[in-house]
Amino acid sequence: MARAATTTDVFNAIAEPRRREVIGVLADGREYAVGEVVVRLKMPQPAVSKHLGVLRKVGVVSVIKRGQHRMYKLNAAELKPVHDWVKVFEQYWTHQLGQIKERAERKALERLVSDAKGEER
Amino acid sequence: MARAATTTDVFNAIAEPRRREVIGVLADGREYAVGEVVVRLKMPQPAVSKHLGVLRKVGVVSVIKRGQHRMYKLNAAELKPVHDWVKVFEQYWTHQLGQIKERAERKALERLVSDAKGEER
DNA sequence: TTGACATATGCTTATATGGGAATATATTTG
DNA sequence: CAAATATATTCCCATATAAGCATATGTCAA
Repeated sequence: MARAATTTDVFNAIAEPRRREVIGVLADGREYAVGEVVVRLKMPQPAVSKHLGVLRKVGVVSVIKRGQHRMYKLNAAELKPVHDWVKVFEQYWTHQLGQIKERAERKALERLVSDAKGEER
Repeated sequence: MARAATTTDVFNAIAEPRRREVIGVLADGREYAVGEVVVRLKMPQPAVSKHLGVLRKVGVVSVIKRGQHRMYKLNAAELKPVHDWVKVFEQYWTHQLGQIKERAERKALERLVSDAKGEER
C-alpha cells in the first residue's frame, strides 16, 4: 500500500512540480484554456490535460466548457488544508530568525556526514 | 522521469500521510526518540525509522545520538517553501470573495457612491 | 562477554504514476 | 460532409516507493 492517491489527497497532488507550475498559471484566478497553459509552460498538451485532470479530480481546479475550449479555473479553497497544516510551523521561522542559519549549517553538516558513509536511496 | 525524489523535494516528502503524522509528533519542537514516535503512532518501528530517514535527508528533521537513543527534532524551517508557496492563495479563502471579484465590486460601489453625490465629471 | 534494548537496513513485492506517442472525441468552420 | 482545431484518453514503459519481514548494527548494563 502506497501513499494516498494523487486524485484523493491534495498534498500528494501538489507534490508533482509540474502540477504546481500549472497551478501557478491559474494563480491569478482567471480562466485558462488548456492550450494557453500548454503555450505558457511549453509542456506537451497531453501532459497538461492529464495534470489538469488530476487537479480537477482532487478539486483544486474546476472546468467549464466554452465552445471548443475547456476553461480551467483555480479552486484555491482546496489548498486550504495545506495552508492550515503548514501554518502551524510558521512560528519557527518568524520568531527564531537567528537560528535559521544555524540550523541550515547543521543540516549541511549532517548531509556531509551521511553522504560520506551511506548513499542516497 | 517521475516527480522529484521524496528525499529531495519537501513537497513530495510531506505528501506521505504517515510522514505528516511523524512531523505532527515532533511539532512541539522537542526531541523524540524513535521508540516514542513508534508508541505514539502505533506504527511499526522500521516504518518510523524509514520515514524519519526520509525526513532527515530532505532536512525536515535533524538527529542527535544520545546514548542508545537517536533523538529526532523538527527542523521546521525546511517547511517554509511549502508555506511560501501556499500562502499566495490564502486570499482566496480569507476574503469571502476572491480578490478580483471583490475589487470589481468595490469599484462598482465607488461608482454608485460618486454617482449619487454627482461628483466626477 | 553476554544479553537486553534501540534503531537501522537490507530484502521482496505490490502498486501508483509520470512520460511519450498515437489516437479518439468533440466542436467549429467552410 | 470534410477539414481544422482543441482536448481527452489509451497503451506501454520505466521508475519511485511504501509496506512487511527478517536481520544487522549499535549501545548500555550486569
